[in-house]
Amino acid sequence: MRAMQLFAEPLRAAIAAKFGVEPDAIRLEAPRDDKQGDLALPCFLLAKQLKKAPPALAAELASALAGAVADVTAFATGPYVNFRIARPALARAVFAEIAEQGARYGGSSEGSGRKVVIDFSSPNIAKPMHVGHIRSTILGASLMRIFRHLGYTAVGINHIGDWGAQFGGLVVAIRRWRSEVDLEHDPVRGLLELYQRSKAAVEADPKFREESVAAYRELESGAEGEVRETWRWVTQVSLRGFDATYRRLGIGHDFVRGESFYEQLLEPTVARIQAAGVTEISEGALIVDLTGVDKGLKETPCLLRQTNGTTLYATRDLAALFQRFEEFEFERCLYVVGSEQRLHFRQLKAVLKRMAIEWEPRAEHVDFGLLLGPGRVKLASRKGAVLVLDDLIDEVVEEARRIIGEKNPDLADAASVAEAVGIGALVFNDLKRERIKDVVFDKAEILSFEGETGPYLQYTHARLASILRKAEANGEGGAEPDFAVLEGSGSILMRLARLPDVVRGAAARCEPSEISNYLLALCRELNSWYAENRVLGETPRTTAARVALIRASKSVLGNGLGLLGITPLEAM
RNA sequence: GCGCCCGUAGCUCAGUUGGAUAGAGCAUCCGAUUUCUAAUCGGAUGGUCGGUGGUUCGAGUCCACCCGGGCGCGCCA
Repeated sequence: MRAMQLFAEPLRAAIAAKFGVEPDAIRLEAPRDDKQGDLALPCFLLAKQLKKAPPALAAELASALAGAVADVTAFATGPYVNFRIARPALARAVFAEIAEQGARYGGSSEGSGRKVVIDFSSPNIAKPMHVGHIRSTILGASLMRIFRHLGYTAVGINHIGDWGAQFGGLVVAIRRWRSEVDLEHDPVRGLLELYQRSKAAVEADPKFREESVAAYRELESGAEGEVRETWRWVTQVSLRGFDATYRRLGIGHDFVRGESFYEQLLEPTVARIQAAGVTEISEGALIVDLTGVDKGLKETPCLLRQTNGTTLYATRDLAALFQRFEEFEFERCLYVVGSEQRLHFRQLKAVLKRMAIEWEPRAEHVDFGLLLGPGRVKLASRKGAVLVLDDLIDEVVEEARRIIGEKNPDLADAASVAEAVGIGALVFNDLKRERIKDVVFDKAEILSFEGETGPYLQYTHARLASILRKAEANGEGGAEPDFAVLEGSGSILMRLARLPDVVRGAAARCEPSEISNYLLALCRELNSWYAENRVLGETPRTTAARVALIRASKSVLGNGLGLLGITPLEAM
C-alpha cells in the first residue's frame, strides 16, 4: 500500500459516505501551497448539487470529518476543506515504504508481462555521433529505465542508418583514397572525411558517380565480394565507436538493427499493403492515399515505391513496424525521433488505419524539439563543422575536473567523479525541459554547474550521503526517533511520497522531464531544510528522526537520478 | 497556400484531469561559512500568462478567430 493512500483512501471513503456516492467520485487534490494542507477537497461542485454556498459547505464538512480518519485533521479555508496528516504518522508511513522498497521505490510491477519497444538514438554509420544525436539517445535511454522501473519489458532498438545509395559512394572513396586518410587509429573520423569527399565527387565527377551506382547495386544484390566486405567493415568500426560513447553514457540497446536488416522484408511489406487494397498508382509511383483518414493528409500520400521501382523511407519503416509487432507483440512501440518527422509518422499510422490494423494506436512518435545553434538557426549536420559528441563529453568532463580541483582538491577518485558530474550535467541539460521544446545549443549553459543542473542534484545527494556517513561513524541515529521534530518538514515528506505517481506519469506521457522537475523541487526543499536543521549532535531522538528523513530522501533522490541516467554520487 | 507545433519575468523554463495570493533557475543588487560539502541557503528587483472574444461559480489551462516564431508538405532519409 502506498503511504499516501493509507490516508487518502479512508478519507475519500469517509467523504463519500457522507454524500452516499462512490469513493472514486471524490477527488482530492494537492493544495498549491503546502502550508494550506496536504490534501484538499474543493467544494464547488458538491455545493452546487446541494444548493449550498461553497464556504458554508466546506465549514460543515470540516467539522463533520473531524476525527473521521486517524491522524488526519480537517479545516475549512474558504470554499475548500483542507486536510493535514499528522507529521509523525506521515513520516512513519513514508519512511517505512521507502525503506522496504529500497531501489525499487517509485516503481511497481504494473508493467509485468507487458512489452514496450523503444526505437532511439539511431545514428548513421561512417560518421561519428554528433550533438544532434544526443536528444534521442538520452531521452530514449531514460524512457527505457522508466519503463523497466515500472516492471515493463523494455526492448531498445538502435535503428542504424547503414543503407542507401550514399554507401556506394563511400565504398568507391575507400577503394580510391584509403591510403590518404588515417583509418587505423581513428577510423570513424577517417571515414567521415572520405564520406564527405565522396559526396562532393558524386556531384562533380560523372565517372565517380557511375562507379558508386555500380557499387551500391552490387551491395543491394547481396553478392559477397569487395563491396560488401568494405560495407561490413565500415559498419563494424562505426558500431565500435558508438558503443564506446554509449558505454560512457551508461546506455545500451537490446538490438542493433540497421536499415539493412529490413531489406529482405521490403517486398513482402509492399505486397501486404497492396493485398489490403489500399494502394494506387499516382504519377508513376505506388502510393497509399490518406485523404480519407485525416483532412490534413490529403495533399500528402504515403509513397511506397518510386517511379523507378525502388522503395523509400516510409516503406522501410513500415516493414520494420510490422516486423517488430510480429516479433514482440508490443503494447507500445515508441519512436524517439525529432518533431520535424511528425508528418512521416502520421503517414505511417494513417497507412495502418487504412489497412484496418487494430493495433495502430500502439505505435507512437515520441517527438522532441529541434536542436538549434546560436541565434536559433538549425544546427546543420550535413555541412562542415559538426560538434562530435565525444568531444563535447570530454569538454564537460574536463570542466568538472577543473571545478573539483578548485572546490574539493582532496577528493578521492576525482577522475571518475568528474566523469559522472560532466555526464550528469550533459544528460540533465537534455531532460530538464519538456521534450517538445526546442533546445538552443549553448555550451556555457551545459558547462554551468549551478542552479537547475545535474551537478546540483548530485551535490545534494553527496551532502546527504556525507551526513549519513558521519552519523554512522559517530554511532548516531540509532535511538527511537521522535518524529514530532519533523513538524516543519511536511512538504518534503509529501514530496517523497509522490515519487511513484511522478514515475507513472512520466511513463504515460513519455516525459522524463516530469521526473527532472520533481527532483529539482525535492532538492530545493532539501537544501533549504539542510540550511535550517542540524542533524548530528542533537538529542538522540531528534537526530534519529532527522537521520531517517535524510536516509529516505537520499534513497528517493538516488532512484530518481538513476531513472534519468545520472550517477548518484556519495561524494563530490 | 495547406497541415502541425510553440508563445508565461530581461534570458531559460515549471505550472497533473479548469480551482485558493501565477512559481523556479540564470542575470542584477543585498546578505549568510569557528559547527553535517557555499556546486549551497536567505532576501530584493522583475508578470496586462502573445491579442480579442466565448464557455464557466471560476480560465495560464477549454473553444473560436487573429498576431508572432518554428517545422513539414510525392519519387532524400
